[in-house]
Amino acid sequence: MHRRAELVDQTRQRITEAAARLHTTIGPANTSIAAIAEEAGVTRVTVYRHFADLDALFEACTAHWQAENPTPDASRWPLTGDLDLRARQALLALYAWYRDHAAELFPLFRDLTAMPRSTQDLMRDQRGQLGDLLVQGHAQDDDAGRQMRAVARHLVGYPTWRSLAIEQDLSDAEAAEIGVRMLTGMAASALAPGTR
Amino acid sequence: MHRRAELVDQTRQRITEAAARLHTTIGPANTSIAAIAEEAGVTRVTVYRHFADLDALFEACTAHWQAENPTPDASRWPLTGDLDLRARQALLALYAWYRDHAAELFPLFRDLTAMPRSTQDLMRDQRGQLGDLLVQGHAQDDDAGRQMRAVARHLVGYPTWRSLAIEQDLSDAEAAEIGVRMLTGMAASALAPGTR
DNA sequence: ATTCCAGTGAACAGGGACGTATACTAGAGT
DNA sequence: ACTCTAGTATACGTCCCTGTTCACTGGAAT
Repeated sequence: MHRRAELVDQTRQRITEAAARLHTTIGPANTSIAAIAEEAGVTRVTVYRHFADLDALFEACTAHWQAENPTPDASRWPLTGDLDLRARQALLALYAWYRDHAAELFPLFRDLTAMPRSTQDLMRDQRGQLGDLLVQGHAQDDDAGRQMRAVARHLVGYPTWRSLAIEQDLSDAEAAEIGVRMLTGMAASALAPGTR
Repeated sequence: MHRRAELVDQTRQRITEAAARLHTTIGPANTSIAAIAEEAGVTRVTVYRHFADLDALFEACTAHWQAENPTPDASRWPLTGDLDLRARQALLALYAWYRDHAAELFPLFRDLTAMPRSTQDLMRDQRGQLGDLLVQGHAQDDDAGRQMRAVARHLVGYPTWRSLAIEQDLSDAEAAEIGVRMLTGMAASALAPGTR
């Protein structure tokens, strides 16, 4: 019962890879099951055999792609020390990754609302955690801290990078530096009192 | 030849209004010609009669909606005086407008890539001009000025407002104040030399 | 050698959208 | 009264997608 299961897994793998390839090129919204089957060199029926619903396919697909394209390791960020050092290092690494994967990420984010809620939530939560980690220890549990976390979560998002680096044609270093500036500026002094 | 042309115009109007209604609810990507016809109380054939291609429909539709929902008048911004006063006033007005039209703007921006290039370019240019106006007189023709304009264009975009105000749950005042802070911070001192 | 089953190939019925064509109607224009 | 035409109603042919069924095949498992 070895080789048999192996072959089945290979087929499943081919399908998830085909789906990932289409999702990152033409985008999830335009990816039909027929197209996935063709891309995988498989019949539509086979796709249905392996994945009960589209959600299952998305799940496998997301897991596969994330495993193949790991984001910069946040655990290596300098958690101690000045905020600006940490933010600079973190944003530079993150923005470099965004640039490396810009072509693939674009269709994914464009068609975000075409994905299952679970996938959307997953991505949102991952960003949130990244942002929180970015200012951990520097953002208190008051209004100023809440605002700082909000800015951090804004900065670590792909859309923010895209807006600054692609649409406004800034370099990654410039975009990162602007982010650092924002965060350190907020740490230096709270927003005008009453601003809420 | 009066009443006749008037009636024809009314029909055309009903169609563009129906299209605008659908574009701002279910979004352009999901708006079929059949749906527009039904919404307008008209036959599909009639829609084809009035609009040769989808581009023509989008054009009429965009013009109509923009006329009905004018953005805050940029000509009333204080062009003289401190940057922070101008930025605060401008961003507050803009962000209030975004909040008022959040529900309608969401589908439009989500399906941006489903629109004709011309419409996309129009919206991009409008934002660009708004951003440039925001820092006019404060951004020189050097690297620092270029970066400042980039930040300004970033700040005046709907996606930026949405990220800060909706996704990160900041108030409009907070989001605007953060923008002001960013701009004045950049005016105070250039980014680290060599950051480009 | 025989059994098992993942995958094939083909077909089904259903649905939505597209663009086009036809004959007809009702009301404006003269 | 007669003409003109915007809009209706209806249908056609085409395309793509969906989910499901069925008989069949070839290679793995025993």
